[in-house]
Amino acid sequence: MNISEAARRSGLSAKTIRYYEDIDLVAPAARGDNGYRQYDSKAVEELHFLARAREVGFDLLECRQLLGLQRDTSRQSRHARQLVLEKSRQLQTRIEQLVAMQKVLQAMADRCKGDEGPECAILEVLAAAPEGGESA
Amino acid sequence: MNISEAARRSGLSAKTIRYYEDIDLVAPAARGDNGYRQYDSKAVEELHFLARAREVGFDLLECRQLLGLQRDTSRQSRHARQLVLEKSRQLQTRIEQLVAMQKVLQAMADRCKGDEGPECAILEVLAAAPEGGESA
DNA sequence: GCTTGACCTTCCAGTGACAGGAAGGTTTAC
DNA sequence: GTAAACCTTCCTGTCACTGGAAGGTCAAGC
Repeated sequence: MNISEAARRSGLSAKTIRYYEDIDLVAPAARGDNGYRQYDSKAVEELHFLARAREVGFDLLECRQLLGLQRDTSRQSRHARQLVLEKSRQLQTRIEQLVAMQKVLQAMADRCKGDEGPECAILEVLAAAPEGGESA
Repeated sequence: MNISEAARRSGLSAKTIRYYEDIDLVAPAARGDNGYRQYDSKAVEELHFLARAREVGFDLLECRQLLGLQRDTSRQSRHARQLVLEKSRQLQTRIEQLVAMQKVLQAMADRCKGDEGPECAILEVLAAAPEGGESA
């Protein structure tokens, strides 16, 4: 099949598939007589594997490692598990950051009247001097 | 004061301050006889305002709008409130995505033995065919 | 006066993971 | 014959910076 069909089946865009080939994340696709890339179901499976890994938050370097494990029949499952647990921790940290940010935003919105006047608690909070006031 | 002191007080890096000047987010700093940028407390306040806005998740375009409101004494606080509420919604969406991703990761880790063997539920999940199985 | 080190300047390149688009070749359908 | 829908490569742009090179300036110590 051509690249657009491989894209449809794998869940990646054709652009992304070419990019992954470019950076040697996947092996170069076979080519037809016309120079078009040709994909078989095995190639599509790898692409789909990558799409899934990206969806749950792995970056391309990690995807490379996961794909290496997937290809390696003598792998050790603890290596995959380590990657997953580390990524989970990273997501947890990021989630906590975003929640904290959102709390600040909510607090600002709650205090702001949001009317036609210029007085605005949001801008006041953003403009507030750093805590630990110096006196000069 | 010079740029490194302004950086220290505002919470931005000197690099970032120059960058903000470069993209016209802040007005060009005054220059001393030696060509060094000079900052007064008013300039530092604006930089600090930007640092705060970035911390709670606004991108530079939004920072530009917020700074515009901050400078405009005839502003309407509802404009600031709209920006905050929209950003809050965006963060909420992002948080939900990350939580969903993390759930998948946790489920994978829970099912994987994580030992010396090759059998690995994580890789199985990532490699699983798209749902809605075709039969060819 | 000289050196050392900490500043400062500008400018260019790189990051991650692609997306958009130009310029051109191929295939398919009518 | 031609239009459209593919495909190819190559270049640029995104976002918000960071790192580094090459070079000018300043303050302190000897």
